[in-house]
Amino acid sequence: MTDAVDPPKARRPNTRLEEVARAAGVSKSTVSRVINGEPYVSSRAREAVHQAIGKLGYSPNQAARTLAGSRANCIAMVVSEQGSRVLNDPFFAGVLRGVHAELAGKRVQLVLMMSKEGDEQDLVNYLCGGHVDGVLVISLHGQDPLPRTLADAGLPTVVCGRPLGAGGVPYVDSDNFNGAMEAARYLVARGHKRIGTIAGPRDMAVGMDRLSGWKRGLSQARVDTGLVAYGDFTPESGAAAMADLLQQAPDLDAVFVGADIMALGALQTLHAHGKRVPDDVAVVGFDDLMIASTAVPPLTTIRQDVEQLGRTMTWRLMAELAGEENLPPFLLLPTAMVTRSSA
Amino acid sequence: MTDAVDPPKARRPNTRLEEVARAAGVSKSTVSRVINGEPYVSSRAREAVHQAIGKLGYSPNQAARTLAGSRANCIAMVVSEQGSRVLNDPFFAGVLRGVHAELAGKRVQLVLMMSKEGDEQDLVNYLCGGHVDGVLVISLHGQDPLPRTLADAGLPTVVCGRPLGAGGVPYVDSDNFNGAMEAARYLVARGHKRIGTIAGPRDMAVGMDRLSGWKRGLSQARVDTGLVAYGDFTPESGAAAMADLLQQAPDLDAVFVGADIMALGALQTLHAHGKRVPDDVAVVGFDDLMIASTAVPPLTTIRQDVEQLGRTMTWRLMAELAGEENLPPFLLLPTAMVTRSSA
DNA sequence: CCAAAACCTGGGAGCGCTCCCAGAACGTTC
DNA sequence: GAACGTTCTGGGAGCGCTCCCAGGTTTTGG
Repeated sequence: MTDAVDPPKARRPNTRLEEVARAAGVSKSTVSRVINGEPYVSSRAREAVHQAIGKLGYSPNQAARTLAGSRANCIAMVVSEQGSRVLNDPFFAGVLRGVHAELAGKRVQLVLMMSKEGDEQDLVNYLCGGHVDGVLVISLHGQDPLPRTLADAGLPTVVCGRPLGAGGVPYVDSDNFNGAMEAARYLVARGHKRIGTIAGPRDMAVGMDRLSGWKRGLSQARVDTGLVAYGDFTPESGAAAMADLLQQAPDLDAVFVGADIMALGALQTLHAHGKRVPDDVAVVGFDDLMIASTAVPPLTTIRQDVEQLGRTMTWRLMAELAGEENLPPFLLLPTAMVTRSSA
Repeated sequence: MTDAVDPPKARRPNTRLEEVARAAGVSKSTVSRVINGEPYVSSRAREAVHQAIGKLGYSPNQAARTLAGSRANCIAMVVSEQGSRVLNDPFFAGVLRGVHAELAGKRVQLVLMMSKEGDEQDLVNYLCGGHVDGVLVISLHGQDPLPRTLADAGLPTVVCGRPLGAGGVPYVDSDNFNGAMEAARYLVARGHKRIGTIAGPRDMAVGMDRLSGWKRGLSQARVDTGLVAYGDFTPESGAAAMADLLQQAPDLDAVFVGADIMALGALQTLHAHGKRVPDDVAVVGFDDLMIASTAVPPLTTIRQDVEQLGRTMTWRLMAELAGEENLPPFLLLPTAMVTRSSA
């Protein structure tokens, strides 16, 4: 479809608020009120302004708005560089999509920043310098001081995933504990007796929460929780951890892997050892990435809604910016079990 | 320093240019010159200014710079919404990482926008409204008029992937043609006789270029190029296309899949039909996503460097913004064959 | 019927920076 | 020493908007 977006307007002569005012036969102030949806504007004036805006293709100059007003109309999404490597990419893209979906219609821009080694001070200066109204932090290695610093500086901040070192900073996370517990219970209910787990790094809350949930699920059923190996959210580490587990307990008959991406590696190791999945060893993952359904065999896993994670973070931040009070200090999103063939 | 009670959520006591000037004992103008690296500043003054900046933790107000100056110090990355669904996420994240890497150290912000259905005019108004100095477009469905519109409006624009409907707009792409040709030649060299392909959608250059390259590779070796099925860059479509191919030619002994993500689906179908890979049917993918190495069996594929794609786009845009002339109208990045077990 | 309250409107002072211009301080050359 | 660069410096006029204030017009209430 060749949907014609309007004729290109010359770039230099930018229509200004004043021209809209003249065209609509009102004052600058009134135009400003209309644009900002303020009350106390007659419907006649409002109508005239809207028409003028449409005709002139007016788009307010953000820089001027920011400078004159007290808001930047802009929020930042900060991703730690380690994060961008460690974190599996689909996660990031999903969150981003959610953030954008939630921002739709709001006149708020999203600027993206990645913290770099040694750059932290610049980043903090920038963020606290009034260029943004709030920050969404996607921080992964647990003890990142950034959220704390920003929050202490009075900048509204929401973190993605429970921060280990920033108590008191609002965060949004999937309910990793209960999700993992459900996985454990499922395996127990299916009659598995010797159940191991491949957990994420000890310095990430997501890894620890899933480990805790798994332990709780097993111990409630009086199943041994000693069979633990660790990975770092890469397929390779998953493969190595699986080998480790197999050595610890050759009679292992099920494994809960704290991330699909590691489960892929685990599947390879299992295959290499001649173990059939799920007949010899059942496998349950976590995340429900696209690849979970195309794994061989398709992976039973705990789904987390990453897009919803992004949406919720944004909602929480925008609510705070709107001055809402008594907002929840954290939000946990439910997970859901997705049963395929691997367990 | 008056240590009065700092009222919460009071206006940010932002250090301004003027304060730096006072602290350094020079004028605003001189501080501005130092910040912008202009000549005609004595080293004594420059030194004093740098010290003052460091001591006060000064960070220039971008809004004011934009408003006063002619540049926005900001570039936009526009992703079409369809794109965010169609395009596999790792691709997007990789490009983004490259963009950021290339921007490091430059005082340029990156704002992210997604075009939404019906939103096009707003988007164009915003982008052409002087809020950004240039645009990186990640557009997927071929005939997107956006790049053309932006370029016609005089806004420096670089597109990711050869645009079908925007001749003349600078773009950066992987060398899909030669990559696919290499895959075809490889299969021929390995003695395969009956070679099919699963191509991407006909309205995307990436799909067509890979198809063309494959055809060229086969026809040079006088192998039949009639065995073609189409998918849409999802695993499901890959699985369906593979089934189609198998029906067309039960004696097929190799297939080039125009995207790893579709290859995953193809692998499933092959498995379901009892075909061994690579013994019965060899499979070569394209992209070399992380999942290629964890597929069963690990996928032989053509690697494209998505991060480099992002870097190159950004470099091209920044060069244009810097006023460089006679820049190449397009840039093709080389691909590389990665041999694993599937072929 | 008049005062108070609720609505609507326009004027104008900045927000913090860049950039132009005028001029000072220093050579250099005839 | 006059006449010119060349290097450096400060002053000040905006950039396009928001927000405060003062003043008009209507509605409400006693």
